[in-house]
Amino acid sequence: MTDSRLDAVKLDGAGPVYDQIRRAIRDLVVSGSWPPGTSVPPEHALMEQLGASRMTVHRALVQLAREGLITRRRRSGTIVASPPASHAMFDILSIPEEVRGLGQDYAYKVLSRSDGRPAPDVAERFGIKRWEKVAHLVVLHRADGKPHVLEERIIHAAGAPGLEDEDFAVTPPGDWLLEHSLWSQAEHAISAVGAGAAEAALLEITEGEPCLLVERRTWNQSQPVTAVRLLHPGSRHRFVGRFGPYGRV
Amino acid sequence: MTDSRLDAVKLDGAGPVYDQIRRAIRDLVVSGSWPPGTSVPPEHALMEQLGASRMTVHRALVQLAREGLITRRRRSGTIVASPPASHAMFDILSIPEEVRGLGQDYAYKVLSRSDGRPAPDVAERFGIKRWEKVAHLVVLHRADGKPHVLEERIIHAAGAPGLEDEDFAVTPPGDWLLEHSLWSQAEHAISAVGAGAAEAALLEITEGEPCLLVERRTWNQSQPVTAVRLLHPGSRHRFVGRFGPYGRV
DNA sequence: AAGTGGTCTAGACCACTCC
DNA sequence: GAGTGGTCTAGACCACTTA
Repeated sequence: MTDSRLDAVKLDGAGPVYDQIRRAIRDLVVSGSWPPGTSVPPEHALMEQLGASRMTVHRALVQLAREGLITRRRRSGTIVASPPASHAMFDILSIPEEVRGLGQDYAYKVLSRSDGRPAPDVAERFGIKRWEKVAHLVVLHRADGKPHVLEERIIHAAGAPGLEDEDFAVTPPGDWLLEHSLWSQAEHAISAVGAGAAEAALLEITEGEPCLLVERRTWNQSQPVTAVRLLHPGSRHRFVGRFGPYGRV
Repeated sequence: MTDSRLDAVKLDGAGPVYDQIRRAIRDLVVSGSWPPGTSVPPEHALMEQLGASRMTVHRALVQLAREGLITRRRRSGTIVASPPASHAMFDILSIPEEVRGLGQDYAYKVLSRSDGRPAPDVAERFGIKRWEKVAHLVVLHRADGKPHVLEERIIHAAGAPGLEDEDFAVTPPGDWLLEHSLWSQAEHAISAVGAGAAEAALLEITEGEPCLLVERRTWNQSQPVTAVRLLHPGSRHRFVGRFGPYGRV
């Protein structure tokens, strides 16, 4: 029903009108009320509903489009966009896609999983409380049969509905989360570490070999969703990016 | 003279007017014709000069401001901005500022410098031609007296006027370049490596200790400016960034 | 007090594309 | 053909800041 969507757009009277419109629609998108694919009311409808001129409505929508939240096409109108799958340099990256992008066979194995309260060392490593309900997973990703990345992950039960019923038999946890959870913030850290004995054995490298450690935590509206540590043997990984002084090129 | 600046803004007739205006001014900024601090003609002057409405001129200027090329203030007008000193996660970073930002004493020493054609191994490492005129430098940066980062850099003579006369006695080469050259593009790569014997000795770590290797190359309008390899002992460095699915938070 | 940018309107014409 | 967004105008009033 178009009316219900129109009625959902509420201005709060704070700041410029175009920004009120932008924030109102943004909130509907990031909260999940308007999932990807939802059609956004056309400019003239918003204009009448909100009592603003078309230029003002247009300005809000253009900005949302520039931010990537919506997609606009003449005649067919405006729809809520799918969140970008990959992101900048430290992206929410699909390892299967990365490997296949290199033209290699992809395979993975869940080496361990435990649900419930985290063990003390796990809670410590991920900086979470011992009483939080999480799943703790260790996954080895392979490219052309060779160990590629070692993934250790916790998933917060509260942030990932359906977690209990998923066994990650056909989709690795990272990709499953991309489809089954929302996130609004992510933090990444990258550092160099030597592989520990157990890690080296799994990755089939020698202990102490330099690896890139990418740590990522994501939240949805301050609800933690997941935290992951990805260990990449250094000789096999580089992260590359291109910039200009005023932005990405 | 305001007139000369106004006259410098030339539209090319390609695409929307607001974008022609945006590109015209952008080109004046990134080419260096309008250095940082230059005042940009006010909207009404551009409007008359270009025969566009104020909204159209405004749209171009707003976009340039959002891109960070200009700074706008009511009453005082619009001026060309200084290029951002630091950049995203893989920034054109001032090591002195980074160290001092951590509350530590900063010091550096130029361990070696040679000007002219690069040695074969240097040309190989940086992917440059043997006949290019460059300066090759090795610099050790210290924080509170302890080795912090090992920097190996080449600077292209053609891209850095004044290079011959600079001895880097008071300013390390990275910071000197920030003030004495323009750049329009940069490429970064990050990987994990083990410290070599010579590097380990200089950094006072053990050979093979994992280090983050940040490699950066910059160009100004396809003229190479500099290329640098920064070796950070892994235990002391992390790069951290925060994102939302639709952009930096 | 005056110059500057920030916002907004009411309307117009055009370009694209689906029906 | 008609619905949608893309662009543009001519004007207005306001907010901020400096002189």
